Amino acid sequence: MPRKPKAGAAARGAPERGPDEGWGRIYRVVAMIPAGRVATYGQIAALAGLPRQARQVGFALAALTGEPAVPWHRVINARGEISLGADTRSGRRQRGLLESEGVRFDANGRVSLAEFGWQQ
DNA sequence: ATTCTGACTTGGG
DNA sequence: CCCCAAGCCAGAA
Repeated sequence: MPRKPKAGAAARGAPERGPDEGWGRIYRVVAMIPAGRVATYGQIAALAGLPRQARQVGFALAALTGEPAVPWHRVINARGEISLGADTRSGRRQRGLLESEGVRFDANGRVSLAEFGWQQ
């Protein structure tokens, strides 16, 4: 079984991305957010052990393209507002999903983090 | 290999 | 309340 090896391409210092590394870690934390509650990007990053990577959380969620196992709609920005435009399809869907879980939005389109924030 | 782009946060003025 | 700059990572072209 001379396999014509490539000199161990994967044996190099290639960091095997497991479910507990990278974005998998983020998805895991987002999945813990209880229904009817919201968390901020920064909060997710911190809980995932990725301080200062709030931005990365947003990118991670944007990359998942619609995985039902991840309640991405429960993640909003620190201002208590949905980061997707209220005029975008996804934005409206996010708001709709949250409202269906009991989350209330004020006239400003903002959510009270003090009231609906997860673990505050 | 390099460059660009994104669902953000925080601190200061 | 608004605006600006820096810190951060992964994937596509």
